[in-house]
Amino acid sequence: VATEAGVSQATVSRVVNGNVAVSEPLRDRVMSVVAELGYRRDGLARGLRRQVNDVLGLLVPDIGNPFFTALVRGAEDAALAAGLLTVLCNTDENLAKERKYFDVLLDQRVAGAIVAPVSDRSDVGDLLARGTPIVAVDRRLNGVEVDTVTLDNVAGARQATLFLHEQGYQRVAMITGLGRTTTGKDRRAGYRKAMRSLKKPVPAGYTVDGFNSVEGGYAATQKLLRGENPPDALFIGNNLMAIGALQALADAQLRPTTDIGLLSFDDLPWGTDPAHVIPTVGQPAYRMGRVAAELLIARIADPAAPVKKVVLEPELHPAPTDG
Amino acid sequence: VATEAGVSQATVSRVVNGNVAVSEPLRDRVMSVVAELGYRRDGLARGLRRQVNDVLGLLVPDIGNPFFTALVRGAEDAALAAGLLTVLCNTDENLAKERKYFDVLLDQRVAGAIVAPVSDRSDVGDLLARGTPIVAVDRRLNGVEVDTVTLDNVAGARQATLFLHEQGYQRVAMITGLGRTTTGKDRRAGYRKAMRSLKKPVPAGYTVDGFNSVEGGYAATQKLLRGENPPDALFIGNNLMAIGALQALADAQLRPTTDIGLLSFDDLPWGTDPAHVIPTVGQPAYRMGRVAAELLIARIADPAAPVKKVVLEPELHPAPTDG
DNA sequence: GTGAAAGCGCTAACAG
DNA sequence: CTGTTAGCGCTTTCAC
Repeated sequence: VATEAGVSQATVSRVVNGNVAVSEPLRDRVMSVVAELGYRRDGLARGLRRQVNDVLGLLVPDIGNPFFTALVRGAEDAALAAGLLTVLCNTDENLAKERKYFDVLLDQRVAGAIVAPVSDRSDVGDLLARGTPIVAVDRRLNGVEVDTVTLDNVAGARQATLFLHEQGYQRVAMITGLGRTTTGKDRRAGYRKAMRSLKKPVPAGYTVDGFNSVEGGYAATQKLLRGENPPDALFIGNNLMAIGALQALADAQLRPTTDIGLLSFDDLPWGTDPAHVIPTVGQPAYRMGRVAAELLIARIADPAAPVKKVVLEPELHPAPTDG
Repeated sequence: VATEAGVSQATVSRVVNGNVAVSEPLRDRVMSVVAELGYRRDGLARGLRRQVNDVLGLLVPDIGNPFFTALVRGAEDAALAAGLLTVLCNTDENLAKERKYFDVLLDQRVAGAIVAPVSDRSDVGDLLARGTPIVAVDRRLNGVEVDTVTLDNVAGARQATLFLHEQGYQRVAMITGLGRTTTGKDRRAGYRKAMRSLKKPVPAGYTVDGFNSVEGGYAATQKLLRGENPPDALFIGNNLMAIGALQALADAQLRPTTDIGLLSFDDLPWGTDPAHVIPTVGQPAYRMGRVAAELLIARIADPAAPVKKVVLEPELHPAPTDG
């Protein structure tokens, strides 16, 4: 330690951390030696001693999905503002990978984790047992009481379905997302709820799984179009599947809105050309990330505080009326 | 430590790490106690003792760019296969943010870092001084000798420009990327080189900066179209700018290829509808990430090995001839 | 093969 | 305000 060049050792710690008062002259001396020797505090030793590391884990199921990248940015910004580093882990909708990253985070004694779980039954028991605070984001965790920030997916899906109906479409089908996530379940529930309130039956085959992917959305759309009772409108469970659906429609020479009603959860990423603008249920992704980080930071500060569940409201974005 | 329930302490370490021989009965006993007590090795203490952590840093300038997400996946997969965790840091093309993450990685004593630097002059001196191995990916670092994996951007840009010329376009302009990166510089150099070999002058205003962003590409395209000598073809320096350009063309009622030649570096992300398929210079992003991680792992194993520079070849993807 | 002991670099508790 | 002391949990000589 740089004590050699100055005075003590604990003093250096105090200077570097700046939380305990140190006299002017001493501080200056230490500072200059620190600068001269290019000393850097060892984060590992620090973490070992303090039993926590100033690092947050952030687990997202698909780093390629713009919704999650926006969420990541929000969480990162909030964490950085609080002096915490965010390590990003891409679980790839893969339970095994998620578990592996949980282990790593545990090993590294992160201060806490924000997780958009691969499944509503993802096992966060180890984290909780160790006292590592976690907050669920976008998707809820069942069976455990943790801070959560989600969107009201049921309401969003309901509004979406009703909107399509108001536009005059009579046979609205849905392409659903992953059934093991609460978002997938909730959006389907919202769709069914809307159909029920409209006194419309949901024909068999009118909810097709698109697996949250572009390819899945493409395949699901084809399946629906080729069914014996093709729908005249599609409510699509997320942005990636919507892109797949748009491609499938283009292949089938069908124009969105004009030939077939379309509405997607999540705003579509850039790249969708203006001719393909469709109405969406927008989510405040960046804000979800921010709020999640803030919740986590608060939880770290006060582990005993009551659990908070923040539910944000979806925003229906009707497509610009052509003209 | 779980010694209480068994025998010693060093032995537990030996069992858990499994690199030193331990007798059968002892090992079994230790294992069962470990399982029973739910013991977890503390990564921090381990790292402190060994002076390195089994963690790789991965710094990318834009997590929202599909090129980098593919690269990230490649690096992650290779690292995971070698038992290393990857922490992903989003530098946002921001030098200050990059520097901050360098600091953090240093503090956390990562085993090494893969970096797509914000600038070819990004200061990695601290990392190097500490002996932390780094490999530059996608973009080179000038002034330091480090392992590097890049694409031959000059060749790619040259091919692209020549291709447009072969297609019959006479006035090829370029939308360039960030000038502080080697990719930005090299691609512009390739364009100029091609123009020279074609004995074509590059009119003033024929290289416009698009700042690697969708918005920048949009603005640059408008500027070019509104100039006094509008080009009949655009070579665009990256995928995001190409998306912006496509939007600008759509707004101007110009059809790609038919009305104006278009060619983009990087394959375009999903979301581009089939009518907008344009030729591209493809990059093996996933492979770049893989190779970078492999290089880093090799470097960690042998810090004294000669520096390696891997240059991958671009692939020209002509658009499917319509029909 | 196994145990005992030392120490990685830091912070926190306690004296002075 | 500052120095001394004691460990955080692990790996690693060094004996046995």
